[in-house]
Amino acid sequence: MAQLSDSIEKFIKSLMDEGTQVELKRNELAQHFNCAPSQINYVLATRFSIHHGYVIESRRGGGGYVRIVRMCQSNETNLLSILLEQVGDSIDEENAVAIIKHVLEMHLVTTNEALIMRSAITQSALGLPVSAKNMLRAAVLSSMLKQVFRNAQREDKK
Amino acid sequence: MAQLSDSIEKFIKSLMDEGTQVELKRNELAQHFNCAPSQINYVLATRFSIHHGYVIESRRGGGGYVRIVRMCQSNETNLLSILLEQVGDSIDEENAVAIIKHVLEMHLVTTNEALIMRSAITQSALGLPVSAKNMLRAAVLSSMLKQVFRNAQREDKK
DNA sequence: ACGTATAATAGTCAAAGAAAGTCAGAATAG
DNA sequence: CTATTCTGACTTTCTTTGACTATTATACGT
Repeated sequence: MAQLSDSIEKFIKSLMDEGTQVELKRNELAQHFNCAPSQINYVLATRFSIHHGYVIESRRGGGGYVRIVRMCQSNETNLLSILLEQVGDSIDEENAVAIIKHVLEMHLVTTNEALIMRSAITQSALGLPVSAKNMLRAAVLSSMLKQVFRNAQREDKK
Repeated sequence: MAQLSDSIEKFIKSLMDEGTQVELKRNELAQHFNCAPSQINYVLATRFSIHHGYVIESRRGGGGYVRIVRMCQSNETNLLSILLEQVGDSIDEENAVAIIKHVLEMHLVTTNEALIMRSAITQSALGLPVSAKNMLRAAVLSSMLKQVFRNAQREDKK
């Protein structure tokens, strides 16, 4: 049940807690979870990607490490342009979901709003006989993100 | 003998009991009833469809699951199917906006949520063929409506 | 000091494994 | 006979592992 990848994800997030970054040994962590070291890379790739709002730094060799840094944006206008750039004019579902998760974790949207956004870009929502699904998704997601940030500014003004 | 499908349906409903959702392993359940796993899909499709007021979420691969979420009571289920019918598989922007306004006025969504939904289905949220646009809009709106009504249920429980 | 071998790390990728989904057609209830 | 129910073969998606590669630090011989 408790999927290995999920546990590792939770573990890393708990390590990070309120801090903005955490450093760890890939092999130690793998040992702790009794799994192949490359499993850690899988978790990082699928749960701590740039789209999720994280950056990974690492170093090999003796005293090597993996550092996971949660990006914290200076200002929201900036974040918006970064996100829009990430969306581009074509994006697959996985990365789109990651971005939505990201704005959720940054409390720019509520859980409900995130769910609605997610439902709008789901495979099934775009699953009609249209070939360029990723392009449509990018367009829809961009549009929603702009809306979200428009709201965010209003919130700020309060 | 009571149909297999009926037994499975009852079993799932008993699992759900007072709760609003239940999570299960497709294969385990199939094993329990000594039937083909795809039988479960059949039951879900014929007894737990959106028209019955349920939403299915699932995940494949290791640690996969099937989650069955009961949305809203008859009143709202009814409204949802009416709205979905209005949406159909093609809808223009004006009518889509009207529907969103409607759910807003019924306090099924917040102002923010309505704005996000609107941003997802505007003209600008798409740059290509107009006819296909209406179809896409219908698909996206339907998907979001289903999400909204699922939330409605959660809110109710609180 | 200097370069080189060795050990200690981390990364990549493809293949195996573990679920769940789909769909056409067989079986069966009414 | 017809509509519903079941099944099985095949597909898709997600996870886990292992073998191989790449990089860095340290120890060692000169």
